[in-house]
Amino acid sequence: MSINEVAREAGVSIATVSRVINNSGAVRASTREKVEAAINALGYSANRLARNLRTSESRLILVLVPDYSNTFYAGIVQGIDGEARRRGYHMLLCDTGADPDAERTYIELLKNRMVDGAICLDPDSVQSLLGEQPRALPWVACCEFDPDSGIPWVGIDNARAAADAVRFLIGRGRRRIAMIGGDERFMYAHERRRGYLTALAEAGLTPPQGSPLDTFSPDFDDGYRLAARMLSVSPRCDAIFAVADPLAVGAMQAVHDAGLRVPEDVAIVGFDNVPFATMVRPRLTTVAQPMKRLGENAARVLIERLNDPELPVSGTMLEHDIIVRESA
Amino acid sequence: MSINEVAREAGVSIATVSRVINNSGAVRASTREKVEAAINALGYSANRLARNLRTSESRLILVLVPDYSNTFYAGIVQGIDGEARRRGYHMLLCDTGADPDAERTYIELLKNRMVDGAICLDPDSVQSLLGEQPRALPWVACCEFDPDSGIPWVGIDNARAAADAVRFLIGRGRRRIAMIGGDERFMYAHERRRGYLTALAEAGLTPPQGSPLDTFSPDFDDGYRLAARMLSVSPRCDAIFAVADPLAVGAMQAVHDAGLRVPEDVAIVGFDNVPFATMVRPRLTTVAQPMKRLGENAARVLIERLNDPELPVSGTMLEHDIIVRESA
DNA sequence: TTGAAAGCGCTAACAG
DNA sequence: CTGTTAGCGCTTTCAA
Repeated sequence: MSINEVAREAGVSIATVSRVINNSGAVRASTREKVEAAINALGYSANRLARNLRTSESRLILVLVPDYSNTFYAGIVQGIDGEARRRGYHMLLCDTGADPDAERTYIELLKNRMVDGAICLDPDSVQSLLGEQPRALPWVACCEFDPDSGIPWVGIDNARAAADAVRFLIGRGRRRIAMIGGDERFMYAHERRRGYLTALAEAGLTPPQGSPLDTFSPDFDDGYRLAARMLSVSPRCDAIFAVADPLAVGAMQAVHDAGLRVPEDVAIVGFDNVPFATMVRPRLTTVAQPMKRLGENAARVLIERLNDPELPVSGTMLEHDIIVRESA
Repeated sequence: MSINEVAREAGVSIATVSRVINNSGAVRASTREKVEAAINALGYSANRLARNLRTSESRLILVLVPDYSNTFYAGIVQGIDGEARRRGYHMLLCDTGADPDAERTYIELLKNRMVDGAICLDPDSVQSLLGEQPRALPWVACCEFDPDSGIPWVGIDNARAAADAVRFLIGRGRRRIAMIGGDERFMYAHERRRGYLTALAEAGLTPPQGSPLDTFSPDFDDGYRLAARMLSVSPRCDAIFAVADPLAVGAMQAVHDAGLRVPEDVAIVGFDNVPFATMVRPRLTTVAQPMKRLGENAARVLIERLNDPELPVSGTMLEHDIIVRESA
């Protein structure tokens, strides 16, 4: 079932069929109708494998996620998927955490021409991609990025977002504000830590002893563990800023188990506004990133570069939002 | 940068290079070394677009998910991704909920040969795919399936799982057991409802008035709303079985807000064992599906069919598990 | 064990 | 406006 059959059925050449399906070149209306009739009669659909080889593009973009089960990425991936599809692309998704030698695989996918470009949400992969021939591979960094790397990126101003969260707590009268999660390996954590310290300094405050506290992994258990440790130092902190919502929820539980109240005794602010932020009591106050728009912009930037590789490298900074609920 | 350059560099024909990279045919060891040296020197990686056309396969599988932000699917998708990759395939992910005319798109992708086959996790898409030429398209249904459709499937015995959950509640002395969520359009909900009624009947019990209660969407808000309604009928139910964890968490909150305790006054059992089941207090007792293995099996079944289309259509039933925590 | 050559199905340059 | 034709880069006969 190929373009040949359609051409024969319609009594035209394959070039004309190609013009019709691509809506390119000039085709007489009556001829177009004949071809369309043949296409419908045969249920023809152009072989993408052949078209891909001929046009030398796959119209596929690779999306590298460190861990699917982290709900944080869901909104971004949805944004990428939607925008990509609107522009005639599809999304090949790779969980880099699940695959030990993922790095080799996905760089291969790019060199292979199996995908046209990549969007990287994974801090580790960002690092290793930066190690490759920087601008040779068409990719963009999303959320985790280095403005000076020469790689296009989209993200938020993590330092300012963290500072805003801390200023919010200060505005509520908090003075001993602890921070959980500041893993220096990741730009986002490093920046948030910087913002935290800036906002404190600005108000003439200092971090409680031990703060910021580094996480092993930014999940509920670590949030619980580290908050419990934080609560045991005196004078006790009166607020906790966590760099990820699961950490914040764990911290909330630790405060509760210590016989204290959120937010009366300890206010808590999270980061990311994941779905379950509204399913806990008190509801979590948190910093929201415009996930869907982050994804959409990443896809847009990548696809524009694909269409015009000479485009200057750009960074896109999107606005964050403090979602005030009940925990602070 | 093509096979031609490698051939020239190595001083052999392109056929020989092809044999080396595919490890096919007989090649003298010394020749192989020459070719491999050339490949390394040039950093060559075979163009997949060309190979795909020639071999007439993309080694891509399409995964249809109704809503990527539903954490329920994350584990399954991870399973698919891992198994596919081990077998030399990659995963093209489509959020069918995000795209209004997704159905046309993904059937096109199959006809196109852009993907070799599909795994469908989306109840709606399962329905519409069943409407197409049944066995013409290589796809398998995962979680939501019809054993009599002639389409390969993998899933759990939803009726038995629900019955087990209800039997568990009965074993704990509960007698007025309500159920939330029984949307008849979806096989999984229909089956769980059936299991619920079976287990009750078996014990000589009847559903509380109004139960099962249908959801609008299986989320926290609906769980809250419906549980609140359920709690207002008397005699009051002493247990709630929810067909999805977010519903169960919402129900837990409703019980709490009604001034009652979980599990003392009302026991609650959810379904799916999503990550936040352990982040709420009391921790959620729930029915777990072997998500990762469901995904792995779906990928395995699909790829085996791709390699041998004559394979008999099979169904794979995996075991569920009751995870006993604190809510029941 | 190797090479020459056909051809996968399409697009695009060119000619008419 | 339409058709002929040359490849895209690979795999795979077939012949040597």
